[in-house]
Amino acid sequence: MPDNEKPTLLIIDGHSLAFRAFYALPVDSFQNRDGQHTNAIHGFIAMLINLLQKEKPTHLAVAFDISRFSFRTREYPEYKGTRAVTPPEFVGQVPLLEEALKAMGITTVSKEDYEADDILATLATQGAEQGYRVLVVSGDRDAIQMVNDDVTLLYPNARGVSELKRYDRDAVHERYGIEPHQYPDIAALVGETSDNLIGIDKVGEKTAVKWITQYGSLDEVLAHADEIKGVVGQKLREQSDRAIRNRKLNHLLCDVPLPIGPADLERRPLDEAALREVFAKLQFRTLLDRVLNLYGLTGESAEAATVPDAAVAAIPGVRTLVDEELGHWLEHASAQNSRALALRIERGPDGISGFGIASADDSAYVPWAPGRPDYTALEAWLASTAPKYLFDSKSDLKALSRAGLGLAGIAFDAKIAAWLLKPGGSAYDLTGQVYDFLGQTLPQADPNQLIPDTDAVGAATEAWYVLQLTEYLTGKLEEKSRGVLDNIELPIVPVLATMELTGVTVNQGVLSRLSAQLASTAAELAASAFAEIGREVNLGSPKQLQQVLFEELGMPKTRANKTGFSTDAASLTDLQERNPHPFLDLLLKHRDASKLRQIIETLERAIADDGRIHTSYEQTGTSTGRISSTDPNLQNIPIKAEIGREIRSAFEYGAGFETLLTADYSQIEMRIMAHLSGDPGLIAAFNEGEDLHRFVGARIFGVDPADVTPIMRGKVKAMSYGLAYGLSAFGLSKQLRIETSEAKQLMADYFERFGAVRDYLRNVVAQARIDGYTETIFGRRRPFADLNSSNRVLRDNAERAALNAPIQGSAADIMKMAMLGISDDLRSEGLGSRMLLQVHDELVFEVAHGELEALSAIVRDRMGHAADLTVPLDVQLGTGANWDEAAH
DNA sequence: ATGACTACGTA
DNA sequence: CGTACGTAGTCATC
Repeated sequence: MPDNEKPTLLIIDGHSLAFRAFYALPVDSFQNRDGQHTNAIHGFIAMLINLLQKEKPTHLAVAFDISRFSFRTREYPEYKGTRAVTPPEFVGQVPLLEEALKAMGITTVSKEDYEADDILATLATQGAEQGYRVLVVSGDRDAIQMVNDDVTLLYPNARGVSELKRYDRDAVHERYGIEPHQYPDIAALVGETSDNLIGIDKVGEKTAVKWITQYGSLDEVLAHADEIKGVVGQKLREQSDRAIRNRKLNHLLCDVPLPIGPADLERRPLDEAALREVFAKLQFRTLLDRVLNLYGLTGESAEAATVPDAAVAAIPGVRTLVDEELGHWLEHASAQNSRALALRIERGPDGISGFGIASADDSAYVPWAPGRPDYTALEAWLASTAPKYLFDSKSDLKALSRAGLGLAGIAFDAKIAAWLLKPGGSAYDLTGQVYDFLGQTLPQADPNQLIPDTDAVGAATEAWYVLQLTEYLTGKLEEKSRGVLDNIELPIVPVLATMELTGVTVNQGVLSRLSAQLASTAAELAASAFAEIGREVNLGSPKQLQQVLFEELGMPKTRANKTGFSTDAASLTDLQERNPHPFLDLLLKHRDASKLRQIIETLERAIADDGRIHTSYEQTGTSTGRISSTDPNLQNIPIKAEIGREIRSAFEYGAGFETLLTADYSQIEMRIMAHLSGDPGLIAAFNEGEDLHRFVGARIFGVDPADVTPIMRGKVKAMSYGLAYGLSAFGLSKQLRIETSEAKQLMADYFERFGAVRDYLRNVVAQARIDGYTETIFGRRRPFADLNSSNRVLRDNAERAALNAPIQGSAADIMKMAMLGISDDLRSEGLGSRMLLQVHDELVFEVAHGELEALSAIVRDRMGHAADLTVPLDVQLGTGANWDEAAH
């Protein structure tokens, strides 16, 4: 029989779930007039209602322990001996819960001398044999052993409050790497602290899984115990009795003699009178209504319970529409208001499952499944330029694109707008924004929610909230920020979405070779390092390194940090000079090798089935206006060291393309400084076309450009870049390893020749202090609260950030404008070449056959003219078969 | 599991 | 006592 036609048996470990609920809800908020605490009951029943709605079981039971004593405690008196005494507030809740369940017509089961899990295991076994789909809800990890093709475990997560994780066979395999029936073998080896079962010393989950995978079972592991080498092997042989005992205790009985079987657990109607009585005693009004509603009875206070106040009452009702009606509705709704509609996409496990669309006074839900042929009105509306308000439009755009649907007319994005308003604030989701800006609590849409207060709102209501947010934020955004939204951020959304969907081809072979090479290098370095100090330590643990360096080897102390003394590269290099030791060098080299290996392995894991890496760009992740890259971060791929360039050589052009093209701005931040400060010297430097640092060096040191030595040039370069970051003379001296006095002199000389730069930097901070924010060339604002702080550290930090924000931010704006121009041109000229990556001041393209010249012209033009500055924007192009070769 | 902390890669 | 990021490891925490 197909699974979806099978009857569903839902069985719950009552005690363990009640206990989870007890810790999930505040004790003080749930108390009835007798002073009896009720939080565990409330949480349990809320969760139960959710499960009944979601899983629609045909058969149902809740099992309880009778006491904390069972055949296991007789066998092993210490079993569960570490459990603390039951909290007094929990006492009395279980009997009341049983009473409530009884009134709901739900069978409860318990059996002297057995634990609830044994009852569950027995019922699960019988259920599976008799053709049920079985769902077990338990907070005890031992329940994993029940899982098989017919039995699924729903397990509360570690915090025990928000979610039930679904463990079917695949999920168990994914989490533990074993079959469910092997779980007790693992647990027996590792031990279970909460049951006071001690495992084999030195054996953790990884080791246990390795052994069980290798030998198949605990018995086989023990039979081959003498083959296992090392300390762990010895521990295993010495302590095998522990594992044997644990295994005996964690085995769940599947043949507990019970008075009832699965067939007796068919859902029964509830006893309304009894239910009202029990819930009245518990003072559960909202829950009563929800239970009654669930059983198709109407609670008298249903209205009052779901509509807490007037503001929320304004939420329009939701109508569910299919295509034909939807067409009319869309026409009506948008004409009525002659305004945009808000759109919210509902995602299921397999992509889009529905759409919520809202106007100010109406909202609609459109169920959707892939491949619906007759949703023409919806599809046409989505793809049309009819204005739409969204929240996180890039994510919606990608989801739609994967479903083969287009989306145009992005008129507002509340997530981006909120970020423009508060670019430093933490990234909000819809619920967070509704709470923060509208002051309303949006029930979480999480279907696994263990203890919801009310039903989650659907996509249609979410869309309505998006509309409210849009109106609110529109009022808050002043003209300039609105300009940034309309002219930069909204247009760039589809550009970024396309880049993410396109991805970049990565040659896995190159990476595997590199990581293998680095792994063996790292292992050799580690071995040599251990030989130097005569023992093995974890080289990745700063704590252990401190022990070795400062206590065992007695080295001089380095810079202090919160946990002791620093072991970072700068400190170690410094230490090597003062107190040479071969260990230091080996350690540094080992760090290098393992860091690179880590980067490479992260990249390898990120290669998708199409052989490409699809990063995600975070459009609202920075306070300056830059975009960031995650999963994986492709904006911090090594380049400085030789091996880093080898990593870049793994990034290639894809099949059907001709080559890679990279384009980067040279010294864009310095050019922006020249523009913003209007410093004639700096402007002249860029207009001369001379090497910037050489030019500046010549001025500062009073020599001919030709006579600027590499050392001079290096100093000038460090200072120029440092200026935009608020570098101090002290910082400069440290970086260049020169005297503070020399650094001071260097800065004084610099500012004497380029005085307008200093004036500008001072002025930025002064103006920001007055305005409360800084602004980029394109009007992007960043607020600063700490510029007038009495706390010196805070104030200084804010000053440096404020000084940098217009520079870094303007560069970000310029790059975004360039990307928009390039994207437009690629489309209007019908080119097949694609933009792949953005690394702040660099773009990487995949060039289609025969398009190199055309693309180069577009890129050069659009990047070079993205902003009108008093100095030229210099763009460097390069081509090659891979990212390394294409760099110049 | 989660968060703090350290360390380190990029522009 | 230099800005802006993201990731990964260790360790302590519940």
